[in-house]
Amino acid sequence: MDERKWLFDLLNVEEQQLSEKQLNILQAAIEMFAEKGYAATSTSEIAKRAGVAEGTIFRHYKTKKDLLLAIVKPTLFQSVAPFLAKKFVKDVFENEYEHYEQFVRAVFKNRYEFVKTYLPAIRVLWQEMAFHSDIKVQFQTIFINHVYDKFKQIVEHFQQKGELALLPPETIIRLTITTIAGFLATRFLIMPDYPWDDEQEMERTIQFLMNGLKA
Amino acid sequence: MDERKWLFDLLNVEEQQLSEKQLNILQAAIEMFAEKGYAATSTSEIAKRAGVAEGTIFRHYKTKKDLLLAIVKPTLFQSVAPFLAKKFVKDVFENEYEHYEQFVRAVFKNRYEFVKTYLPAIRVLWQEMAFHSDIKVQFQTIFINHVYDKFKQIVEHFQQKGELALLPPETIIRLTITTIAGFLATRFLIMPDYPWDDEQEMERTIQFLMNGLKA
Amino acid sequence: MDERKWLFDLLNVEEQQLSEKQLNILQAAIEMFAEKGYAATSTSEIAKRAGVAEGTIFRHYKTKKDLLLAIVKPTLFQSVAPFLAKKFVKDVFENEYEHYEQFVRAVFKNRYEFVKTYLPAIRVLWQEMAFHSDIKVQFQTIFINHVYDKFKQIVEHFQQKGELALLPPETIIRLTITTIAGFLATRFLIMPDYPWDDEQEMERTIQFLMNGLKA
Amino acid sequence: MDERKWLFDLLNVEEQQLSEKQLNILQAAIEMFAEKGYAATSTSEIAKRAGVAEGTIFRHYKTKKDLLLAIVKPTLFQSVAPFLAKKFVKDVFENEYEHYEQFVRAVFKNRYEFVKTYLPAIRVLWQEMAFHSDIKVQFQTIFINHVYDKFKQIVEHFQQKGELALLPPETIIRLTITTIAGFLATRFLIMPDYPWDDEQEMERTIQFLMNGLKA
DNA sequence: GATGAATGAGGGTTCATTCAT
DNA sequence: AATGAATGAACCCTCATTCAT
Repeated sequence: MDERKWLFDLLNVEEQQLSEKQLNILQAAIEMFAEKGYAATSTSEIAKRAGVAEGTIFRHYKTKKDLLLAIVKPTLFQSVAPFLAKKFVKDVFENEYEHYEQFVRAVFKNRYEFVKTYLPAIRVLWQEMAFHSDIKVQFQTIFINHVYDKFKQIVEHFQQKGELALLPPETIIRLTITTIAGFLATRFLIMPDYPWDDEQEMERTIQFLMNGLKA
Repeated sequence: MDERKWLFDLLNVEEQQLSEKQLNILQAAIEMFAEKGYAATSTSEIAKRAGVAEGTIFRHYKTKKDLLLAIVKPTLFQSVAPFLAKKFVKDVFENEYEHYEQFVRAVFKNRYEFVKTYLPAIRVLWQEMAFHSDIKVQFQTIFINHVYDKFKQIVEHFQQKGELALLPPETIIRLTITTIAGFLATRFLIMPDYPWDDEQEMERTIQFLMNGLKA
Repeated sequence: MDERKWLFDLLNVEEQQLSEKQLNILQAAIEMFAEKGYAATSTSEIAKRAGVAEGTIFRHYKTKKDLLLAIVKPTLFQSVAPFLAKKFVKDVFENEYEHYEQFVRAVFKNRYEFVKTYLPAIRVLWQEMAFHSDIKVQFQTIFINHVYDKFKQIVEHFQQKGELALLPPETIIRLTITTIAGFLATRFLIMPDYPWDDEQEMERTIQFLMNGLKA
Repeated sequence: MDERKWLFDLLNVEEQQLSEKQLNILQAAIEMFAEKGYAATSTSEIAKRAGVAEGTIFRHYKTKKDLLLAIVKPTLFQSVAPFLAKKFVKDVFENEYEHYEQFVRAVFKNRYEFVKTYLPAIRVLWQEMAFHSDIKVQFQTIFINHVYDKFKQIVEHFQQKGELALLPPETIIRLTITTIAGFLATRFLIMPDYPWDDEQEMERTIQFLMNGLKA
């Protein structure tokens, strides 16, 4: 139960009123979807791994797709969570972060922990986004509405302070995100078995990013 | 037929002796695997789109998995093609590329064309790599044997010339690749509909990379 | 509740001690069995329409089949009710009905009201009789024991009075019943939407029947 | 094969190009649908009785409902076949049938043979018509377009000749059909085990009908 | 008495693969 | 070489029924 804290957090269990069996189902589904993919995982396998009858899955999730969405939606939400906090931008402007680097550090560290904690669910989200256009659309909508605009304000703020190169904000956002995501993808998906020194490699990545973007 | 030049190139048709029907099958499979994923695509759908009988697929490819590999292997091969040329490193050392930037420019442009040309096949490779460990292993093997070593020599060469920061070569390689790949992924997979000015954005990306990595 | 008088009558509620929920269940079951058939109706649908929990049905009726029988048996019983009254034959002989026509009129009118009132339950009975041999056997048993014998006495009575053709009583019974049932089936099942003038059409049907059967 | 002549006729095999396996499937389906009803019959049972794999059914009939329609449509067609012949009405008017009785005799005999031959398929049609409104609609459409109008002409023809009572033609049609159908239903569905003398009972039925309808 | 979560057998249907033609 | 009918295992999902609450 304790080891399942991540699941509780991801799904916001207190609000959602999830039964033990439902948690078993979700955990089993996340693991198997991450490993084999949604389409290649059968509901009977999920039931077996979750220790419930196959019918039980369908009592809680009308269809297999619903089960996928029950995983993907909270993950999508958590993926952009830092940007959803109301005071997020205000924090930046009111000198919570004096420099873009501090902001980047905070985001990087936060997303590093996020990926480390929820890796399987994140794999499911990214893998299935390629195949289910409804998920892709949701992701894009959320990104544009809740992340992009705020990120842009922040970038322009630091450009005015003369800290960042006068590239189009879109470009700076893209380079920032792909640099961070590039590390996380390499670290957790592509070469998880490499003997990483996370602290140091993140430090180098940040240095690279700041040098690359400086005015 | 003319429009299928990319398929010919990808598969190296002259060597392989592929019949018209085989090409139809491969093209249909690439398109459908890219869109819906391998597991969610049925052989009968492929047959229908290729305009052949269901049995014909299995005359050429013993199993559905074999058909996937017939797509994935050449794509994997082409993915690292520039590094497979024997004289590749020699070219760098013998002043084909006087600066790391020139090398990066060449690689970037080349891979940009590659992705643009073979996008569906590349999507299949990357999507399915997550689900088929045999493909992932092959990819890693080829990368380590044919790309990483040569890349490392090149990086060290330019570090000795004082052009590049004295970071571990692995880190420089990673940052170089994820910066290029980050652009290509954003450009072709995540936001293909955004009104990109490719030339300019690639230029900015290179400037960013070189600033980030300079000594 | 008032509108449900028919259900009360059909089921003989006073004797049976049926709770509100049981009545809801029976009504829902009758309606759905009539519309979609017993086999195509699920107990969960019945529960939903009846406004009770799925388990509640099985507290009152051990199996789905038992629920069907709880509908079919009273309907079967009411179907032949007039003939079950002890003094039924005596009424005929003691000049309650001076002519066969009067008897037929009484039966016709009575069965017309019966079908009109209990149509859904009657549909269930007839539709399911085709699939459940136990129901069919019960019907035949009741018909032979309680209807056929009495009907025969009556027919022979009027044959002796010279009112009816000297056909075998079975034949007269059959023609009488199929003529009446033919009207009711056309009227209520096959063409319920036709603009019927019931009075007139029943009058014509009786004239036809009496002409056809007269000595 | 020889014993299956009825199936060939019903389905118009020569035109339809039905394989041996398809015939097995259709025969098995007709028998089981007639006995247990469409909804209560599983495709696996049909496959077993037909001696084919379950998948084979779905190769020929996309859904179970399609299989039902493949049975119901030809049966519906054959049900009204006599009335579909182009020269049918002409035959009546040009003294093929001098009296309504001759016409009735011809129809009766013809339909008697029809029911006797195709009984199971007819049971399927009538039983399922109650549950599938699409089938009911088709039946009504065909009846109105191809049977009712012609029947009405014939009835009016004999009314003008003074042979038939001056009832509304609809009523005469209804009484004619329910009298014939009443016999056939009693004979083949309700009491098939009774020791019928078909010739004689049909003769009595016709006498009854003609007496009932005469002017 | 009433509930509704849980069950697992069985439902209709799809699938990759085989093989006679 | 190519076909497409045939297969039966496996798919997702529904069902009647049970039972702890």
